[in-house]
Amino acid sequence: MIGMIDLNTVEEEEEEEDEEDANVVGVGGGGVCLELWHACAGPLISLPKKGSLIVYLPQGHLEHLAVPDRDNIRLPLPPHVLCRVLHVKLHADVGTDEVYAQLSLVAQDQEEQVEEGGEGEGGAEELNGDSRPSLMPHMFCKTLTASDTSTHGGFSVPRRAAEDCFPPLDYKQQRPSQELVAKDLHGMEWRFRHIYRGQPRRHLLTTGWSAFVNKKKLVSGDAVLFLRGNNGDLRLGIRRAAQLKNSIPYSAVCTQISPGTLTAVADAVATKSVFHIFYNPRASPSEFIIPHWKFTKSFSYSFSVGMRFKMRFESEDAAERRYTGLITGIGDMDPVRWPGSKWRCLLVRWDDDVENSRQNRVSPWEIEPAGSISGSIGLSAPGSKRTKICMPSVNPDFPVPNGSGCPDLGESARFHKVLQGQEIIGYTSPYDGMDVSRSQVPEIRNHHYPEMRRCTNDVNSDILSAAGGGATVPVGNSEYAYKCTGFGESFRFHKVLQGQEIIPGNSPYQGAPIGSRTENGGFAGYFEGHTSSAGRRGTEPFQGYSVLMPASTPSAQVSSPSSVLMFQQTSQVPWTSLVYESSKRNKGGDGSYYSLSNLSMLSSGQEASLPFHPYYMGKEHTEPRKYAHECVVEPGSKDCRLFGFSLTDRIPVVSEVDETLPTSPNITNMNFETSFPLPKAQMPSSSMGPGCTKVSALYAVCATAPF
Amino acid sequence: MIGMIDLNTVEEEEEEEDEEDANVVGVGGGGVCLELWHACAGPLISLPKKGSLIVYLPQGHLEHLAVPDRDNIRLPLPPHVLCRVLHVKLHADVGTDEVYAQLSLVAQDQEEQVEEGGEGEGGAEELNGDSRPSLMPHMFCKTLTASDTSTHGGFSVPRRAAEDCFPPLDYKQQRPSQELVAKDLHGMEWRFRHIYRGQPRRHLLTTGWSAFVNKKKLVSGDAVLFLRGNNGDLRLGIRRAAQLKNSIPYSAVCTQISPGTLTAVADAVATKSVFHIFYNPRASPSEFIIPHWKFTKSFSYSFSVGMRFKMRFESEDAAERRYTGLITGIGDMDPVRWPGSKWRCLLVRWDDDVENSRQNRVSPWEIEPAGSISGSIGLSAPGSKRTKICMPSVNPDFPVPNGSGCPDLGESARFHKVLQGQEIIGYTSPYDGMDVSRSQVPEIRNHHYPEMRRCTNDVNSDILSAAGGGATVPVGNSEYAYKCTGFGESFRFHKVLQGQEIIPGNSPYQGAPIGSRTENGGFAGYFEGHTSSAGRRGTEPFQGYSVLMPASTPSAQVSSPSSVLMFQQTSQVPWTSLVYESSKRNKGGDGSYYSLSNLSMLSSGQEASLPFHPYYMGKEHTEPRKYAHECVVEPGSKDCRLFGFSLTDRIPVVSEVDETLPTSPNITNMNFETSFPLPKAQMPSSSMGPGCTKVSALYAVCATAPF
DNA sequence: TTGTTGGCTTGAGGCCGACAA
DNA sequence: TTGTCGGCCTCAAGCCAACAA
Repeated sequence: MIGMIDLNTVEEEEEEEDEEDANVVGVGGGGVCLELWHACAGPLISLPKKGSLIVYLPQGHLEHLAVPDRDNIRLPLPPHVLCRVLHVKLHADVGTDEVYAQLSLVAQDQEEQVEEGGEGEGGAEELNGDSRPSLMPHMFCKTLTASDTSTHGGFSVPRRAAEDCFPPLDYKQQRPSQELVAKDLHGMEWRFRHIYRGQPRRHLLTTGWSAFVNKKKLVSGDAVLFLRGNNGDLRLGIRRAAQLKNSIPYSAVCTQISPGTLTAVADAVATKSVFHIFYNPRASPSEFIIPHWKFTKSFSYSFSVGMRFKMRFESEDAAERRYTGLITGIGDMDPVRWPGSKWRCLLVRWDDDVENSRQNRVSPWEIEPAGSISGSIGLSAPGSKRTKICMPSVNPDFPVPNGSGCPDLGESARFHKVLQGQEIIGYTSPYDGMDVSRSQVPEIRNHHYPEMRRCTNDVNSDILSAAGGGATVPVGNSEYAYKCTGFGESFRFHKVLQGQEIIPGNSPYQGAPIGSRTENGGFAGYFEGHTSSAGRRGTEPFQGYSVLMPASTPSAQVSSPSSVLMFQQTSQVPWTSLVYESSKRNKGGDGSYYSLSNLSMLSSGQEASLPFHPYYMGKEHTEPRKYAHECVVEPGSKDCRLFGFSLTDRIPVVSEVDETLPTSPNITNMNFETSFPLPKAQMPSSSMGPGCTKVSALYAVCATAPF
Repeated sequence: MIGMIDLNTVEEEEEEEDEEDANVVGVGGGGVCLELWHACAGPLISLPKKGSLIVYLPQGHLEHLAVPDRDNIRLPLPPHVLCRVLHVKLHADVGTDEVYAQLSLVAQDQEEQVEEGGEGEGGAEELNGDSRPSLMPHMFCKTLTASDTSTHGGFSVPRRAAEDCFPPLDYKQQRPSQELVAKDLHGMEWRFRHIYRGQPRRHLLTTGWSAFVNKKKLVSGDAVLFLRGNNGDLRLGIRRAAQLKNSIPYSAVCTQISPGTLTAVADAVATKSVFHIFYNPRASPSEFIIPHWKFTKSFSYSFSVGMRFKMRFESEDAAERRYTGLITGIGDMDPVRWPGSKWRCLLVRWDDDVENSRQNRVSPWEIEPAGSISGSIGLSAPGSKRTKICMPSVNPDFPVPNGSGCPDLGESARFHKVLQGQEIIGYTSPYDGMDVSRSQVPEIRNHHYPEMRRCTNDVNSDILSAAGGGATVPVGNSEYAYKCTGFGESFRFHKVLQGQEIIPGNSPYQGAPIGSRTENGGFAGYFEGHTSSAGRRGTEPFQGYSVLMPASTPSAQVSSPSSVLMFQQTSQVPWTSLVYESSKRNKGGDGSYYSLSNLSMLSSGQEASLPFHPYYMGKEHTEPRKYAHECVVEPGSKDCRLFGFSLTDRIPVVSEVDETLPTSPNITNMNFETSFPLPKAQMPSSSMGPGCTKVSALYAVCATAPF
């Protein structure tokens, strides 16, 4: 877990008009679909954001590399290298489909950073804070069963998944079937016969499926995910249960065949030129690139021997655990080659490390003092009364210091993993005028940034102040404020226990209106409450948002072993909120807040008749939302509010800077219409727009109180 | 075509006792069999020798790399970097079996080089002149037919190939069959059912074959090669007709994903530290690493505008052609980034470049003045009366300046390609006491260098003086003398038109003596002349050499489309001769020659009844051997002489330094018994022994006069 | 609702000699 | 000598509903 938020340059190649810099060409060629990349990377994966500041630790990098005589390599590099992320390229291994990324970094002078980062930093970060819109209407992820992977048969498609993601079948036929065409990460097309048959009826992929399984070398336990773009295109990705053996993915190759990599890095750092780091988020346990704020924040703790700490951990099943331990020593790990390095400078003893499986050295930024505010929340410590507000991210890299009101969000990220089954990520329906980007900011779309939005001060402060009282970052407290910037997240699938996800939405297919599938007698009424909600939406003041507040009907099914859950509560769309204080040197000088948020919204198209309360919601959670979630909805509110900001109000526009912008300094002169003063921070010559950032969409996850 | 000779560190993993440094672990792990590597690389492939001096041209390397913004990269590197080859590692792509190599280089000061190279250089080179013994008893290479690759059937094994390489079958049975186990480059075992059936009978591989074809993704036109080690182990390799699409081999990856490579190189050059270059000899057309002698030699020509030149060329079918052209300009190709670079500094116009397919810029070392001695020989210019002597290599990197008597040998390398069919590489039979290494130098075998040999002054000068009068390198002419060193070749398969090769030898299998296979009435007498030859051998004075001089019976079959030829004339084993002058500062100070030679010998086990004269041997070639061949045999001589050196004499011993020697300076103190004074050259701290070198074996190719 | 299983069909895989180049 | 073909056999692939969880 590297815990960063991801926003990237990669565009869907077929859908993007302006492609100059947009497409990331994988090693094998062919653009990698951003959304698919993230879907495949999984909910835990994040990347540093383009333009953000990170600290690069060559010592950690070296540990990560499979260099021949690693332990004898001495590099003319400091242990901590402050860098700016110039570019993030997404790749997918041609052989294994494993996703990985290439980071282009350039070293920054610490002084520069202080100047720029101290004040301009926040601005620059925000300017770059682009969470990709990534309207991800329909997607599901299913872990393959033995039957799915056997040569004996095809792929059993969960009913809801088929209905959400696949074009509707003509159920009047005896055996409705159609051909599906889905593209994988490399743009390769796979064709499947989709048939609806059997007694009881079920959706199956038959012809073509085994070819896919064979070619991709899928085994039981791997997961496939289907993803339908807004234009109806099907995408197809895989998430392997484990790294494929006998096949060295490129990302691994990157770490193996370049013994000169670090030498090149040293040179590049010395000359302030660009260097490249390959990063396999799924495979790499070592966190040798960390957000700068995180690095500096770790200094705010005064770790001492004997101090107790806690640390989030990723277990093998990708579930997160939190471990505690005792600091038993502090000192350089390698005083000869890396004197003064903070890399794993803390010697620790774990409280419960029976198997001795964990490292006995950690880096300061990996841990927190055990006394830190953000106590365990969610399942592990459900008793906390603190209102959970957001750095609305799945990501644990947004810790907030004591009392700042910004909780650590690691918990929220994996919160839903306690559920068995796939995630369902509700979100707005593309019809009903939900597409805010198209309906509200036409002038910006001319810049090829169809989902670009603006934030206003008012709106942001509104959001912040309403976030349960804890979200307010004090004016002028730039230290913490900008910590929440720099790493963004375009969208994020929340992994539940079995790693299954469904992002439902209203089906755009005309032939199969949601809630009207009564064939076989099993579907009537399923969407009753929902359709009414959807029906309301058009007339309600929820411009651009579809809000579904299902009835809170607990159900035993929540704990069912089914690998796909159908409950609203598991629906979530990750989102990003960038809260920062404008630079004090900002000409605006008002020190007000800007917030860029992806607000997760519930999907329409959900069965309102299904139970609603999530498994993990004990009654102690039904009120001020102690569990971390993507957003905070005012309990009892009649409409879904985020941080108290009514979704019925006009949505603030967050400008989106597309990565397709040419990498030239004059981009900072681009004038997007904004309703708040832009910080005039110095921009590195990368493609970042001023005061604008991408957001995936404005989502709101309303998982609790009915209204 | 990089044209170097290859001798390497890699050992057969199962057969080598001392493995410490020996095994080259491919990226995917597992040692790569040296012999198999070379067999797969094909006859045209060569590599710089460990310990030798090369000139590295980063400009050319950059051209070769698929680096993002290659044309904007500026490197703090001189255009020509003198380097010593510290190590050569052989690799094979896990996915494609493509062979490639990793060179470990360290920059050398030019002054150092002058000092060391001027005198010690030659010595050091020789010391390191190790052509791997690589007794390659039985091997064949067959281009796959449509039938071979169809799912319908198995693999049709050429009869001779099966008899040479596979254990004999019990032909008394109705359908003799057995299971063959062969290991590929990665050590993976493949099992095949080998059956002898059909009417007429033929050898087939059935069960297991299609699995191999599928796994290796073989198609018609690719070639497979089987290779039987002396211990009877079967090895199995492939040579693809073209690079496998959709699959980026590591070597290509190496050139693609390491944009920092050259930066690392620059750093390493500056700090005199080791850097690594990946080199795919089959794929790389650019010659950015060239032998130092070749580089310096190019300065001996004074190229000028208007000058005519000739250049060897590799066409797509791997056949060599020689083109001529006119120098139309001289100047830096990139005066901004690479001022003074010799890389492609000559602007040329080709005489016959209709398709404009060739570069209009060449590097000086790629061409020769058209007036140079070594005129076109072989088919293209058969009229030359000059006696072809050797730098006995297949390799074109051993040109010899005008009048030195050392002809260019490129022609000889590809000479046999005019034949359609597989090569047959005759060589000594392991019985009949042919194994010189075992019979003659037991004291050296104690050092784990079973085939180590020594050369004496006498022998070498003998060889040289007898080489048709042109091979003698003047004493003291170190400039040219040491040019012939530094690049060695362990063994080399000569590609004929279809790239097929057979290296026959007497079968060691007891059950199936050659010449006695009369089953089905089709075999009796086939080996008549041959068995007698073989029978003679044991009593003849050819100690350690099996020499077969078949009758010179021209045959129409030579031009048959059969993909496997059975003629002695195509039999050749490449060999290496290292001729150098000992340093003038040598304490021995005698300025005498040392020569390390692999002498190709004809195989026994050939059908003497088959026609003998190769297709390309017109009568104008039947006498003083104008066509280049691996060696020169005195015409009409009763025994096979190389350069007039009688093979019946005691063979000089060339010390072999195994690569398994630890890379420590004190290796220079190892005292091998030698019969000539060792030059006390300074040795770089690489694993080279003094005055010793590896030789593959002592081969003699006697392709002409019967005796 | 969906995972697994047995029944059934189909066609690719694969072994064979015939035939011919 | 060996490439290709037709004949023939076998078995895995793959489609289906039944059944059960």
